Amino acid sequence: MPELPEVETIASELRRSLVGGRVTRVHVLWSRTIAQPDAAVLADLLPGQVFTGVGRRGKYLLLGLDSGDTLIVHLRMTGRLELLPGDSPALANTHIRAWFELADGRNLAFTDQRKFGRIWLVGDVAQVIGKLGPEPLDWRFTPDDLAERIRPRRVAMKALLLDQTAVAGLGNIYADEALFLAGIHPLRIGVSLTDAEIGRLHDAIRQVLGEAIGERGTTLRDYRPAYGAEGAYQNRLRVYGQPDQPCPRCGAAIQRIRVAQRSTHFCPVCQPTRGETTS
DNA sequence: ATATCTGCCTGCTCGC
DNA sequence: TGCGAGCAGGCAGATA
Repeated sequence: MPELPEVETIASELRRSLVGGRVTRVHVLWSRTIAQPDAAVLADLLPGQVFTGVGRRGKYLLLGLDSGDTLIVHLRMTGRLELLPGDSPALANTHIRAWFELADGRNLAFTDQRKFGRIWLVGDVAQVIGKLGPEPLDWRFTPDDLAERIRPRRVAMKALLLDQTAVAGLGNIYADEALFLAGIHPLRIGVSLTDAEIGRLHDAIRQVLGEAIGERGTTLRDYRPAYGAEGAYQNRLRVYGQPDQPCPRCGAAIQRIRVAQRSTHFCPVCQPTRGETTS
């Protein structure tokens, strides 16, 4: 499940290898993968364009083109974006949804088992990513920014961290990890957080995402980086996917509940339902 | 307006 | 062994 650290890993890999590549031909096998414009229009517009840069905003990959347009890719659950040689057997993968031939013979391939992923070709990226909340690893992201997005909301903290307009880039795994590190119960609502708790949460979000990028992300089930070894952060998860295991901090059994239709993992001792811990 | 629910999708695991 | 139910979950769009 690609979240911010996984998308960042893919972006840095593609930045080294894709920039300078020129598209010569477009293949779309599942037209709904192309969110905008119509798949046939994209197939007409993209050939001839050169990739000039690779960026990331939240969980979106931003592939800049020399026309000034941007190819935006969201991997959602099972999407993969990778460069393949022209004779790669992976181009015959049944789950390949679109691929772009490059002038040097390589192919930029989008594979997506569950067809949730989407690709846009736009002149103005704000059309797609304009409503995203602050970028949590940006140095300009402050506890005050977080407070501004959380304080007005009477929603469970877990749901707030999954809301991409509150903070960009967190998914189910890192939301649970950040709340654990901050010592905040996932069912606490936004308005109830103290300044100290928001400060801890701000730091926890940045710590978890930074650690995970250092490990090239978390490989569970579907996600793996485009090249080389898989991510390794799955070995360092403190609560996500660890129900009934001892809490790494206090030893109590990790609990698993459902919040906002998502499986949610937390320590009932380190993340009390209300108020601060005294320890 | 905000909060919550449903649909999109496929493949794996579980219980009978 | 076979098979249906449940689950995984990001996000758009609908509903309350």
